[in-house]
Amino acid sequence: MHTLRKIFSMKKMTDAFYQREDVVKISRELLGKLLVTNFNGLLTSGRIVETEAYNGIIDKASHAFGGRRTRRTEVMFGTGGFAYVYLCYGIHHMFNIVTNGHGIPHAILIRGIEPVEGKDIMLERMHKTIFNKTVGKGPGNVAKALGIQTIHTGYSLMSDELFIADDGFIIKESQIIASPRIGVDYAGEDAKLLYRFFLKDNSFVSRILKQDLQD
DNA sequence: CGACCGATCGTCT
DNA sequence: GACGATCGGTCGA
Repeated sequence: MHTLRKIFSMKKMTDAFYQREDVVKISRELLGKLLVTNFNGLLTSGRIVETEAYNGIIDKASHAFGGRRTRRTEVMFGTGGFAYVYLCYGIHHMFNIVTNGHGIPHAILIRGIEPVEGKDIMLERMHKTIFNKTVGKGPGNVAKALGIQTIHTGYSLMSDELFIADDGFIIKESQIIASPRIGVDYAGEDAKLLYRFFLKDNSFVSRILKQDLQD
């Protein structure tokens, strides 16, 4: 089958990639990689253009701050390389990648993808007929376009249904902008940390503030 | 443009 | 019972 052959040829990120300890560094490295889903034979993928790092128990913006452990956040305390998906405002499914080793609840929120494969499928999922810049822009739309839902929390990123791949696309350091994270004002000083990364001049990046573009 | 607002529900207190 | 790591639409300048 054409789809399976395609998936088989893709170079998946390994466990070792996810299980490293520097979540901020991994967030930066994810830019330019392909986020791929293949649910029920529907292949969709997008190039990651915006990420945010959540630095575990010492990060006030993280759901795991203070070692807070609940049924929802439990997956973050497991080994890196799995999906953490939660529902936001009762509507939006937020897709995160768990990183670091067992017991250290690091996570990376994918906030923007530039659609690559299966744009027609994405349009159907978003109930749209015409492709535009909102398909893949913002964390809620990333999950929607790729068909990711809370039921996928705990999925291994080594699977053939949900994974990240390196297709050799090169990102230059000069294309990467670091900024404070979005929507985490409640985190006090931690809201100022430059834990958000995105590609300069990419239209699938959400909420670009003028201050983010300064040096 | 920016500010504001309603939608909608699983999760935790 | 309150609320959120959001989104898209509307309204006024």
